[in-house]
Amino acid sequence: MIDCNNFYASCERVFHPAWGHRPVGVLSNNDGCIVARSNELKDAGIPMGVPYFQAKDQLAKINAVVVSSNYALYGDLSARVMNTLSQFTPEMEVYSIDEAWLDLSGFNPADLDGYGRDITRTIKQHTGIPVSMGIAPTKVLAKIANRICKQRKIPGAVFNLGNEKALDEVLGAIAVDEIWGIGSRWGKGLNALGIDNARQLRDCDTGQMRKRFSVVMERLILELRGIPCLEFEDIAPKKQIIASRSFGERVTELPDLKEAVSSYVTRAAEKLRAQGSACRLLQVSIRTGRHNPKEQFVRRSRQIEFGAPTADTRKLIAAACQGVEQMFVPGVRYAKAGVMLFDLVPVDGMQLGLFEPGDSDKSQVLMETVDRLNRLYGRRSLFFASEGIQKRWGMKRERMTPCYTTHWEDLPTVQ
DNA sequence: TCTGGGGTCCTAGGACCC
DNA sequence: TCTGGGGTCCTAGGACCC
Repeated sequence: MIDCNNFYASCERVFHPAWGHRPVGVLSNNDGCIVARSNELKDAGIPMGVPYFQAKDQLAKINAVVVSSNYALYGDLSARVMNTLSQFTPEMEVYSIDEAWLDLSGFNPADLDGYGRDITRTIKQHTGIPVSMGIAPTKVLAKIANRICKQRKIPGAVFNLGNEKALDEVLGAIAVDEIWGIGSRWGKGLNALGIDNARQLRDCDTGQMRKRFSVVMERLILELRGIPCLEFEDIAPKKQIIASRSFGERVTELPDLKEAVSSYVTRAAEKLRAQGSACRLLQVSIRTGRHNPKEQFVRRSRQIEFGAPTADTRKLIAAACQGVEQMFVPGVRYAKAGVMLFDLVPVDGMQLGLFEPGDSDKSQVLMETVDRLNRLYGRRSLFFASEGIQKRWGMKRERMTPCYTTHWEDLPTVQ
């Protein structure tokens, strides 16, 4: 398992050497929460996920750099990291924007550490992003190895748990809720049973734990014992596609709400077509803010079924807007809307209904053309009128850095 | 005043079938 | 008083991940 250290913060740092060792924090959409922290920011005690307005004073005090998230930049650097990585092994599973699994089973165990150090060094050299690598016989153990690599700041950034002689001690130092697959709920449940660290969990009776929790827990315990239960996975098409956003400011007018939802539908439909699918079911939802106790929490959703699967943005927008009209209540301050596409089927070999026509050839050609032009000339070069132009509800990103690697006009200049 | 977004898998229970 | 057994499919909700 290889992952990028403090990925978003590291991406920003690549293009700002002048920041030196100042702490770096990256904000979520709408500049809401801290979602990525450099080591300096972690050391300063700023917790993950803390609302920005709550941490603002402390951040200023430690002279931290705080930026809005710049997904164009992170997505592009991620692709470069993964591309470099893929040159080292044919068997690779991209697990998230900043993580990948490598299958090194064909390699000579004695060479693994050195090969690992080659990999981490090359990634750093090619992309400027620091990475860490954990090697072990199973995914769960490799995650633990990766964590130890970071905790101990191992030179070369590779830690191989397969070579570890004092395995019991190492696992004994890992708290259960640090294990990949154990969240806070299960962590508390395990603590209540007197199980506090990875070694204790490994030595539990699998049958009992399965009964108490689920088969997921049983597999996790077996993985801790070095018995692989989690496969290497192929890139499968998504089973559901979501596009949702909080608004930059509260929305109270129906036209604005429909505009926002149309934009989200457009984005979801792009993803849908990109994986060669069509959908049979769309769900649209709207809600108010969750954190104001004086304001009533309102949340509504509507599902719209299509007689035949569709990937036509126009049909999807029409359906979603109809749903919004049915749900809209005047006087409510909406904070967020979202669109989900379910019941996805591959477009090739699609079963069409007897009476409902599917997407026409014309429709498919039109959508392909829209997608191609937007790929070529940048997102939203061509868009649907119902998405609106002003976007009063648009995302707040007050501290965004330039898209150094994806927009020509943002290309850095060297003097 | 201001609190992110996008996913997966598993289980239990109900509906329905023979 | 007593009211079968076994299977599938679907959905809602809970747990987890980054």
